[in-house]
Amino acid sequence: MDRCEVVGSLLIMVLMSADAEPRPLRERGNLARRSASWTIAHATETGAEPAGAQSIQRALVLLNLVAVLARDRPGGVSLSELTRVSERPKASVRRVLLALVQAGYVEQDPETSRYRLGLQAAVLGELASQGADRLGAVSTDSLIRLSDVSSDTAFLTVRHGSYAVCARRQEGPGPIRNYALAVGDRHPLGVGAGSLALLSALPDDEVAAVLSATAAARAQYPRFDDETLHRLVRRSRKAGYALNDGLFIAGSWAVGVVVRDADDRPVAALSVATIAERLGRQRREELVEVLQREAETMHTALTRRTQP
Amino acid sequence: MDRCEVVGSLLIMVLMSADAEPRPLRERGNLARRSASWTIAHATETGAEPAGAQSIQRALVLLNLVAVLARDRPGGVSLSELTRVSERPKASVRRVLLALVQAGYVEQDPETSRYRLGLQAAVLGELASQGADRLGAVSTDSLIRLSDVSSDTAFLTVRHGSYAVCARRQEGPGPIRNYALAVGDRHPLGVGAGSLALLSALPDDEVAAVLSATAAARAQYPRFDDETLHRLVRRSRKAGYALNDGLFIAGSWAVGVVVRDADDRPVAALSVATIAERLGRQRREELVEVLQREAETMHTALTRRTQP
DNA sequence: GATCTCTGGTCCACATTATGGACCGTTGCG
DNA sequence: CGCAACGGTCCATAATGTGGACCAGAGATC
Repeated sequence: MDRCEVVGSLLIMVLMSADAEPRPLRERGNLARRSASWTIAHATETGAEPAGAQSIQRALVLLNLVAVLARDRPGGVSLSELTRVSERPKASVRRVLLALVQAGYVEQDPETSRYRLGLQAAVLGELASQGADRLGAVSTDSLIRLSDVSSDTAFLTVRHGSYAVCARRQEGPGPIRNYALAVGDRHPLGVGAGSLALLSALPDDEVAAVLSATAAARAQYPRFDDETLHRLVRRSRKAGYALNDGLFIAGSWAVGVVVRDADDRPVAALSVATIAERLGRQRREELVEVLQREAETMHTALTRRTQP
Repeated sequence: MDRCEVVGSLLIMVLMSADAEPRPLRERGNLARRSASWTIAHATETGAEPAGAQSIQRALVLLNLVAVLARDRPGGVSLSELTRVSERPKASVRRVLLALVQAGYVEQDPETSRYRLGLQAAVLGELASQGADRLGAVSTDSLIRLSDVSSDTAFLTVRHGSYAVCARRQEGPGPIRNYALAVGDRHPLGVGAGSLALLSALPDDEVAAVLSATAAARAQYPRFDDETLHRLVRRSRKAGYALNDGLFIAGSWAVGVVVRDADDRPVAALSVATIAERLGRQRREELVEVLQREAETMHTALTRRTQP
């Protein structure tokens, strides 16, 4: 019933919650345990415009929920869990799920009657990362090489407004796994290595704008106050790479560098995460060198693709 | 205004159209030119149950449309084109698009104001192909190897009801490109190499069931009558692989083999497509050998993953 | 420069649409 | 045998999405 314990990673999903107000997180014993309902509450910076398509919003939120929850439960998510987590009546959840199933975005295991992402979701993702200058196609090889040479976990982080989203993740061959960041997780810019690399690449005025935009959301990240972030940005700019030295989760370190698109705008970041012990000065510099090489590879790939 | 000509591939998308009746395709000059509106009309075998979530259905259809159309237009799709193709009032389309944009599944180019798939779509796909025994993760390496050694285009096709959907596609390094099949395209089982491999792997009664289920839809595929398909199935079973010798698009040939999951059920197919000249008996057999090896690799990967 | 037409985008009275509390049948537990 | 939790369904209510009409701007064409 509950090996579902989120392994110590904070699930923070790119969800625009139906309700806007960032509900005051009620700690529940274990500090690392935050229910996915909190995840939902984590609204976007777009101040919840009450556009005229709320059922669609709700449907997509539910789709995201299925995605995130099924990530940690190989068997799929149960209806009751979805209703609990989404905090909506069961009938509504089921109705929406039916629609998603019918469209192929979600599939329901005929035996266990649990829900998980369907074929159409995979197809959509394939199409999303395929087109032209999309990062997906360009990043694959780099991520594989990075995780290979480092034996650690490599990430592709992209910017989304004032936030950074983990878009891809590649496990290395080594035995050490890092569960601090999973695909879909979202944090304010500056929180995490890739995220910090992105923030540091912005001009000063944008940094300030981002910091004020995420000020409220950063209540959840007590270690990342404005001053700390400013300091981190300065350090990253000076060093040419971003270092996450365990501020987010103690002992979980990472280094990241920014990736620029054809117009030299920072659009993504490559990072490698591991445990503190494996990021001594020496190894760190080796890793940064590889990271920068791969970032450059991606940059030229992006440039080449958008030329013609 | 119209370099948008679909390059000669038939777009057939996995869409459950809002309206059910498979509208009588009006040929319009060029025989290979079928407007995407036809694409939509191509309803699923699920006979359009009028479930209580029509706005969601419509939204997802529109999302699919953005995906398919943006595939051929690197810049994105214009609002007017979406309204034309979806055959709904502009206001409605726009309202839904706004919702999709707000949710991050679609993004709008601030300069050209065209729409294309957004970040969330990529994240969703990543999560969809990531989990446990998902084919996405397992197929990547095989597809890359296949396209590498063949210098042609490699495909992963999965079964969806009585249809086959192209789930992934990997271009080879060679100069020859095959546009007969793109990610998201859907054809009745039996039409195409991978699709035929899947069909041939089914027991006789299921083959019969599939054929009768797709009988109506196959009106669009005049070359693939029941008798022909039965013959093709027999040939494929005897040979151990499926051969598409240009029946679908003249000169476009392909070979495919089936991939079985942990329970030995046929769930997908690997195939390589190229031009007729590059599929002589000799080369064909070499390719089949490689295909079978990769299918076996995927099978063991799928088995291993679902054991614990 | 007046006109025509093609964009993308917005408005709002209307009725089609989604909503969710109550309910049912099963399963598993003490 | 109850009790609780599960997946799933029903249907009166009102909230929700709908889409024809409209506006402004950008090229063409004369």
